[in-house]
Amino acid sequence: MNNREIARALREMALFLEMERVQFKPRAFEKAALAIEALDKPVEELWRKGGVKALREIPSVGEGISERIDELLRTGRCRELETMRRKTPVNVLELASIEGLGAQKIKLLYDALKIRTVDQLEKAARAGRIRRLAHFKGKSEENILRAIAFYREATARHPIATVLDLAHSIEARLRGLRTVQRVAIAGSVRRWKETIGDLDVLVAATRPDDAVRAFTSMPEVAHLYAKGPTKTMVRLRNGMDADLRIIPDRSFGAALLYFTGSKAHNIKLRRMAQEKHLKLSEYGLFRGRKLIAGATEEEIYAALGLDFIPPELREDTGEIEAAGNGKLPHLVEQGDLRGDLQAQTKWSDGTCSIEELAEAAKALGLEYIAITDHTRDLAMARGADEAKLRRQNREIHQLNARLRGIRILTGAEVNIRRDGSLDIADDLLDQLDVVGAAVHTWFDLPREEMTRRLIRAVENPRVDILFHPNARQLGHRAAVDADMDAVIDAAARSGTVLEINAQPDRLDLTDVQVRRAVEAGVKLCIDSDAHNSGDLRFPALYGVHMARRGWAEPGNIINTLPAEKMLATLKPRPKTAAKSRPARSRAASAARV
DNA sequence: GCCGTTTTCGGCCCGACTGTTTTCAGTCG
Repeated sequence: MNNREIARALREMALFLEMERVQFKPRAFEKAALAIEALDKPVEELWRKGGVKALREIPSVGEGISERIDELLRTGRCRELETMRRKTPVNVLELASIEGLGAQKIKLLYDALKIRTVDQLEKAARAGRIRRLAHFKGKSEENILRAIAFYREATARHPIATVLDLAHSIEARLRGLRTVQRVAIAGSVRRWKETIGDLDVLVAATRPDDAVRAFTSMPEVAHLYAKGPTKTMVRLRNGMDADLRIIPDRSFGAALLYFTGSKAHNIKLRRMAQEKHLKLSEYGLFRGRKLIAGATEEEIYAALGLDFIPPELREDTGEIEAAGNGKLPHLVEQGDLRGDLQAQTKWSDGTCSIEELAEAAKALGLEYIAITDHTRDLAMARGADEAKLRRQNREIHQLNARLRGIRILTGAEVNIRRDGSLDIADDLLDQLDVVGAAVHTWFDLPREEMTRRLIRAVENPRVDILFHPNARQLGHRAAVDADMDAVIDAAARSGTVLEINAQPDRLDLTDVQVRRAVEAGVKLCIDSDAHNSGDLRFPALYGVHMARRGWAEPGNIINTLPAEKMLATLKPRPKTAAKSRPARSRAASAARV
């Protein structure tokens, strides 16, 4: 049973408990479900290694919930949940995902009309049976039908890259209004989560009506959920929900803090405030009725005794404690990047010549770029064999002799075969500056086999970097099933660099894995994986933020170093080789990044 | 049911909007 299924069971129990108006327990189950969804490790694996006891190590999972999970894993069922289902045989999870329906209304609908599914709900609404119920007069029926239509549209989360332009465009339009003083995009966009559920827009304005009108009449708006003097909620045509909040200027920082989230971060801050006999809301930090901080996030954190926490870290995964101890990391920034270690050219499936790409990299202020075209097995991408790579290396040497202000490194994106071996001969790899290895085939191997395969590649003394380690494509291809903790440990042992691939549909490593890698002392790089010159902006646009979400400092990222120092962190080449880069001593190679 | 720099009991984030139970419950984020 996987994490999502366990979380589903817990969430279902939370809803049933809420129907019975049980106090506090529903929240406990809900919190545990959230914690399990946030885990990057299979709960089943923890449980197999450490039993029920290991389950209690999961935050928000205590004695009661760990025993229920144990039963789920042992038997595939939970007797208590089955009893609940018998008592109120409704599809609560499905019904609760209808906007406006919660546990109480679901119970009412079942008690009065025996509604168990969304289909039955729709029928009853169409037949006009719902409007006869107390609590469901008049408009409720319309609202339910509309909510069902939305539900059927399937509203997945949206990759951040598909949301940013929209967010910035809405921001710009509101900023263009004369009566608007301040505008900010908050929410998971500001935290740079890889996928975005909804859009949160904040406005301080002298005449709020203008902003509300402009917002609700945008061509992107498909439906208006609610409109008030301070809060307006809409559904956009792309299926996303967007909220507009009108904020007094003196509370703008408090609102920005609140709407940036995450929810868990907010709750912890509010509880901290409570402990100090203060109250934190989106309007400010209050002692009694007196506002003591609110105009900026900085002054609120300071008043709580915390250093300013960058939005990317606000997930309640230790950042609040670190901010209290002056132990927050000094996160990597866009300007720290000096080079790019993965780019494809016309030699395989890219669109630019090597020279064009090098000039574009130079224009972006980079000092070096590695050319890493695909290799032999990837025939579809016109992968290079050894002879073709040799020809390419000669061209690179000629370009380096001619070009100023940018250094081109030789390299390749070598295929990792099914058994973990590589598709290019060792003696040629020994001549390259940067050897990246990547999975492009056999994505569906069983977990054990995939883990062995990746570890074998990582431990190969000729592999400098594991490119896009999960081989996922957001919304298209799932991550390969492998024990990534074991891969990260292997990278730490063998001195292999793990890539943070900044292609917006990859973003791979994930934020959680970056953090794990940083903690394990693994070297990382942030690459564009460019296939044209425009892609070279991806590391600064997306990659840096993913690294920051994983608590990475410049010292964790090798391409914040100048070329020679960066090369010295890669694995040493055998003595016979190393044509284009100087032989590296063991000591230089061991230099810490 | 969970949790702890006020710890093993006694709390559990806070506020907005909707509908309509004309003072509040339900839902949402």
